[in-house]
Amino acid sequence: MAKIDDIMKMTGFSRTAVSKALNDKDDISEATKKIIRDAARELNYIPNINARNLRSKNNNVIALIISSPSAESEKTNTLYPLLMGVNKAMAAQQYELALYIIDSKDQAAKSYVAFCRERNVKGAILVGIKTDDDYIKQLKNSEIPYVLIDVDIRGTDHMNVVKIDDVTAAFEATEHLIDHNHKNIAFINGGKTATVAIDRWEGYQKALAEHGLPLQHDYVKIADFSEEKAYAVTKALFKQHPELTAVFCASDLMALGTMKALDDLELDVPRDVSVVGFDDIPLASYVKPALTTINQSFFEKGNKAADLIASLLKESQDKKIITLPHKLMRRNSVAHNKRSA
Amino acid sequence: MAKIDDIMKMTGFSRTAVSKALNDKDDISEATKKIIRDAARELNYIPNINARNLRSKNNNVIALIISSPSAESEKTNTLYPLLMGVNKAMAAQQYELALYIIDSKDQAAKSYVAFCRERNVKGAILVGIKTDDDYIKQLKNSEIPYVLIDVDIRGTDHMNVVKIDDVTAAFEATEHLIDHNHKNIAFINGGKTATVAIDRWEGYQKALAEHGLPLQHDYVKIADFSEEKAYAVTKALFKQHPELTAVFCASDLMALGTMKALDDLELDVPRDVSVVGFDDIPLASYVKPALTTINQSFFEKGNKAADLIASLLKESQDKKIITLPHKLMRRNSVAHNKRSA
DNA sequence: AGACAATGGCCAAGATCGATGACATCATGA
DNA sequence: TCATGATGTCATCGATCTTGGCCATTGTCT
Repeated sequence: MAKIDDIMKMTGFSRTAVSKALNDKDDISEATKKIIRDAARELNYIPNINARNLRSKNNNVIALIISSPSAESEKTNTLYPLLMGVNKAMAAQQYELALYIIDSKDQAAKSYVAFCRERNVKGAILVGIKTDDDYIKQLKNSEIPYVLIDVDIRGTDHMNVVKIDDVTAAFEATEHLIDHNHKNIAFINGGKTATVAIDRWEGYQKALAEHGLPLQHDYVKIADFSEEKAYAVTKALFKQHPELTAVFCASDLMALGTMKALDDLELDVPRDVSVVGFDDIPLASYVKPALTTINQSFFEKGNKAADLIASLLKESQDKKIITLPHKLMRRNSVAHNKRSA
Repeated sequence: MAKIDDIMKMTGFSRTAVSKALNDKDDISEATKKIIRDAARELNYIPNINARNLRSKNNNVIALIISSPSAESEKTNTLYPLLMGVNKAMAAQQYELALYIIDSKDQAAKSYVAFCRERNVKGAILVGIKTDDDYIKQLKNSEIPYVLIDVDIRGTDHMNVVKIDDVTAAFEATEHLIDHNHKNIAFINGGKTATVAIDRWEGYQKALAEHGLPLQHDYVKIADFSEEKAYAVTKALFKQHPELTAVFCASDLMALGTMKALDDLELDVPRDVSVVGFDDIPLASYVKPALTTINQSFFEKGNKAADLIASLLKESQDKKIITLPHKLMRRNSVAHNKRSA
């Protein structure tokens, strides 16, 4: 394991000269740079990142904190493209990635801030956080710049966020159903605390209101983004409210649960009931009928978040909210409602 | 950012005493340990991992090297559970995870060894490597212990590997079709260089041989683990060989492409043609008909690989090959063949 | 034109980052 | 007196940073 002293001995230059030459500083002549570089190559020199980061606090490590990944994430597969997006941006900008996956059940888990501080993390990207999460407090007190994905904490808008316009997306999804003559539209939401859940709930309400449709609280259920719960909720819902002709689910996975429940109830999708999902996970286009849903790119989310944190580190700037595009994917789970109101 | 000197000044003990107390060494009295720990808490002390790792070479960093993830991986979603498996084992054993994703198209990518050496990585887990990969050479020359996932380089059995028994699994898959009276069974493989492809090809041949079925080289195609290519290959195959009644695909994604092609050819699965896949990705159980396939746990693969590398670091031991279980999932894409041979 | 200061390119020496490890030291009790 | 336990001293890991020295070139002034 060659170190800088070895190549210093070999070339006769000082430690400093070697270091500077290898880092391509401009107060070393090209001639000696070449000598030093050649020696380094010959000795198979690789800098020790610990020593470097210890000395120069300019270490370029950015943390990706993934909070409480549910069992569902194996099926939804949103985190993987997100990770790829982050990784690509980081690699392009010479940042190191420190990955920290927090199992919500693990009480002994180190705090986010401890993780970042002990390895001198310069910035962090947080994903999967909830508005009532304990981490929010830690964040505010920490001096580490961070970017949140999909979280936009109401009231405190002094944060960097990458998200889509969930309100509008949910509005469009609901409106899509209304446009197909549906009047009794159920809404199965993921929760109450996740920002995306709050936003989608708002979009649903807006769409109803704008089209003069009454908001029936009985039509709104929570299924914790779980396929199984959505299945159960849907069954109960349609037994009690056979007048329903459409369901908007705040996630594709829940939509799958809903479709399965409808199938078991011998209600045909889309002939009897129309379904719209959210996320456009790979599964959405493969099931039959193919699920109409809101597409968003998790790769882009990760990528943009990494770019944002990188630019934040280069120059301090105002807090920023990046809104990525979404798109309604019209597939085969929505049909025109022929039932009379 | 409190450092050890701050708590040394605060408590009056020496730097060493503080360090030892915080690391719970046994030559510090409990009384002073308590004093020092309290002070540390009060100062919100967090050790600097760079300094620690620089000084004590006992840094517990294990790298997970993901090589050339294809675009397919977003759909197959095998890498994410694998990562979770690795992460869980690492967290349990107090290892740090350094993630290195190599984009095969990126020529400028640092070498695996450089990545590991510069951050003092103690061991590595490699996934997605091919037998003709350049990394193989790097591996042999490196002193860093490593575990390969799904790779078992023929001839050089001096490696640590975590895998399933792909030969037997493919054998069972093929035999499953034979048991359903299929005699003309196509095999769509992923490639020629991936170990899993080689093994599955062997399993297919074995099953035919054992049941006295001739091996028709025309029935065997390569589709690079790609859904689109499998689609194209299947179309060509069945136009040329209408006598085929079954297809064994070396991956689920290819099986999906095959099923789509059969659909376009107006051949019903499983009535006209039976299909068996491999991997049991989430999609497999959602498509219609649900895909009969070989289940394996990628979470377990990652988990066991991490355990193995950890035990390797604790005590040097002989090279080990861990074979994980697999299971044939009988679903709805296979039916009894009624056509006469 | 010659002298002298000022500038700037190139490199060296030594301090330094924050922790740990080897060894010395200093009380004790046996 | 000699282990033994509890702390302190100092060097050390491998790099970067600060400071400053040397030499050659340029500009300015007499």
